[in-house]
Amino acid sequence: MPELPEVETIVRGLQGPLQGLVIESIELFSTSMLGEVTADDFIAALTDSRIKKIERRGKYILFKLQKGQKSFTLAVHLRMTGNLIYCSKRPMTRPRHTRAVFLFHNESFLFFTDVRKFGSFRILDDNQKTIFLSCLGVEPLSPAFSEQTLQKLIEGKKTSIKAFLLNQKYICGIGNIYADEILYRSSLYPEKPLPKLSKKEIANLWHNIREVLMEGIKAGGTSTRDYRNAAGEKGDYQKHLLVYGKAGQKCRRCCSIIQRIKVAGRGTYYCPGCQPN
DNA sequence: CGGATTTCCTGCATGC
DNA sequence: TGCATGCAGGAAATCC
Repeated sequence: MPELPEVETIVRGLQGPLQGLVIESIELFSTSMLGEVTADDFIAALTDSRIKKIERRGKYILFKLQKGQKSFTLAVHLRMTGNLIYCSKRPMTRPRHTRAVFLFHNESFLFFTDVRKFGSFRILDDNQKTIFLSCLGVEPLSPAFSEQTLQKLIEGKKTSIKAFLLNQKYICGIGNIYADEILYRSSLYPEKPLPKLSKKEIANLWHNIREVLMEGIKAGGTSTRDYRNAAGEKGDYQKHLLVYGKAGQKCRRCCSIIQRIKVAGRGTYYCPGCQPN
């Protein structure tokens, strides 16, 4: 599932090859990612536009595009199984589950694949983009995310720590896998209510949010199943996971058996020894 | 208001 | 082997 480290890895992989390219044509094999927008409108809007810049915000990939005098943004969300794969020339066969293909003027291709068809494409003008981004919380790896920022975000909320970490309007980019790893490293029980966190625990949590996400990026993301980078390669962080997907296995720290429960509607892995209720 | 549940979707693991 | 069933989950919509 592409979370912050995976999306960041994809964006870094696309920036070089796609910068400055002009979209010559688009082929759609599904329209589910377009929402209310029709295929014709989507294709018409993007064809002949130039990619000025690619950046990440939370789990969104933002393509800053220009067509004539008009500048706008394509916001792509990969949800669980979406991938963007760049090919410098036409491959022999399309990747499996290809939903859209972008052909550029230099004869290179960008494939959007998505097994479960949950991914979304949204075209935003500069005004809509501002509103859109204002709904997202703080970037956890930005200087704006200080220990005090986290302290203030937690203040006054009563929800569980895991639900808090997953809520994109507070901190953006953390998904199910990294949330579990962050909580394990912070020795926090996933259902622990925010008011019960001590200042020391919050300071430690802040440190671990940043550390785990940075490690994830360094390893090129987590490929538990579908995730691939822009070159179609797997990440390595699945080798470093300590609790996610490890139910029934021994905790590396205390040898307790890793448990799986449901928190905020998500499968949640934790160590009952290290993360006591 | 806010937490819980449902919805979208397909592939894969499981069990009979 | 084959089939039905359940599960995986990000975010929006809906429910309670």
